[in-house]
Amino acid sequence: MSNRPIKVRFAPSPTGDLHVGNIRTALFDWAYARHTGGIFLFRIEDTDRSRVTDEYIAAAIDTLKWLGLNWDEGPEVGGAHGPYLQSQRLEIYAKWASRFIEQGDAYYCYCTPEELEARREEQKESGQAPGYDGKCRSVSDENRARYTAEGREPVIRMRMPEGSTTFHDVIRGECTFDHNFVPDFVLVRADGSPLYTLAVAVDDVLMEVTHILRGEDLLSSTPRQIRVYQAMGVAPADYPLFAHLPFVMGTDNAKLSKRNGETSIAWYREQGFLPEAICNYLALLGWSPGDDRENLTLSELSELFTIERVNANPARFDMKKLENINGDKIRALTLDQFYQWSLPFLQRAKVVATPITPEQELVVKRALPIIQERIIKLGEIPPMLAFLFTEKVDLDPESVAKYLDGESKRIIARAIDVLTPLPTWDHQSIDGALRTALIDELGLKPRLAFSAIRVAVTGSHISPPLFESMEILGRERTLARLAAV
RNA sequence: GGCCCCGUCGUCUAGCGGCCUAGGACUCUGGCUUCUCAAGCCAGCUACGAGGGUUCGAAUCCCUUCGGGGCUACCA
Repeated sequence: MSNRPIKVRFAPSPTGDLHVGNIRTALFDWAYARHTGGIFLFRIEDTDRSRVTDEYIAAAIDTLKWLGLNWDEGPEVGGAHGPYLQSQRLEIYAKWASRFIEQGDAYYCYCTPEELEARREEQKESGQAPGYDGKCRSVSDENRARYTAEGREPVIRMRMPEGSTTFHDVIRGECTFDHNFVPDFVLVRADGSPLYTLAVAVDDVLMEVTHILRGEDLLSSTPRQIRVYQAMGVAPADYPLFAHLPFVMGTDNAKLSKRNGETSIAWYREQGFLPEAICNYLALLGWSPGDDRENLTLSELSELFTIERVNANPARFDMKKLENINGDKIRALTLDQFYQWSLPFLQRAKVVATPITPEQELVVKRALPIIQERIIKLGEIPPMLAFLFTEKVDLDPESVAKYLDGESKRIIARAIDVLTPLPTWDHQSIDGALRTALIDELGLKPRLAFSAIRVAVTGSHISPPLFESMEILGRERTLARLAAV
């Protein structure tokens, strides 16, 4: 590891929206870099341009920013080792590939995909480990000429020597892979484009990455990466340190994927999860601070995070716990913060205008405190507050059937009587007047009496606190609604 | 199939040989509070996959077994 500064990279291949697993990795990468005072590098692995699109790349950048995982080197911010899109580094990979050829570390392979497939089938049938058989390791000049004449375009393959590769994984300890199960792998496609196997290793070396924290699925590809380091002439002491993170799994016990749960971070954002809640929850998936603390801010996370405390076993994603944490984070917001987060949701739902009017802003700011402790996602705000911004409430049929009967007519009439002449229109006065008139004098059960009024005023038997709601709604509109039922 | 990784309450985890009749959080159940819904508070249910060792003593170390997962591409 010599004495280079710590540099941790997050290098996704955006073949879609970033998902939960990606973000967990990004979070750990970021937290470790911040914890150690090192550098957080963000690189886009787009060597497979048939699957990675510009839109996905832009979305990935946006998502990381939204989460607050700011990077020191990478797209938009630049750095001394750019560019940070692999598709813009093609000459670099080509140069190294040809050097590997010259050194004899790699060789041209003329086998066609069909031939390889056929031989793999044979290997499987005869009980051998499937993998490249080394046919093209040595090709005679006349054969090479013949292949070329046949129009075969070769790939470049790395030669795996006899023996094994051993490396230390910070999370899993010593890992050894026998090269019998690490076949010669392709570095460059027939069309000349590089593969992940080449680009990832070259970039990690060139960009002076010291720590590679990534998904467990890459564990068995590590020997190949180390093989490239060797070919590049990197001293073993300068290899990056590996830490293979356990999976985040879906409820169906398979690696969390598009098929078995909500994986796209975009979805969580639309639902109204706060970035800090997502980060807090994800941090707890595979890591813990060691004490009983669970509610952590992003900066606390970066203070406490160490790789040593990362678990080796996979974690199941639990929406309920995420929601619980999100609710906690929402409750911890200041009114102003809560307002800033709420506004886009209210506007998108057309509950308020865009831009919001001063009158609406006033109402929203008065109403937010009474709903803050009763929502778990920002997306719940618009339906909860809609009754304040409409002239005519939508009465929920179920609520009407349950609470607006013959008895309720009497309750509401009485309410109108005492509310109309009320000297001051605030929730304490409303509360007092109604309680006296309905509970004390009419002898009604509070639950029953107030439910009738609640339905008439808010449209539903489930609502924010009634008297505060009436106060915010205003006397005129409250009385109108009572009179309307 | 082969290679590799993993195995504590339903879920996330604490635990790194005695402090564990296994702690916390979420979920769930019951109760309190109460104008609904929440929030809050209190209580409760529930776990060391199994079998062998090592040891005075094992959730913690070793082996086997079972179970889950990953990789096995001219994807990453």
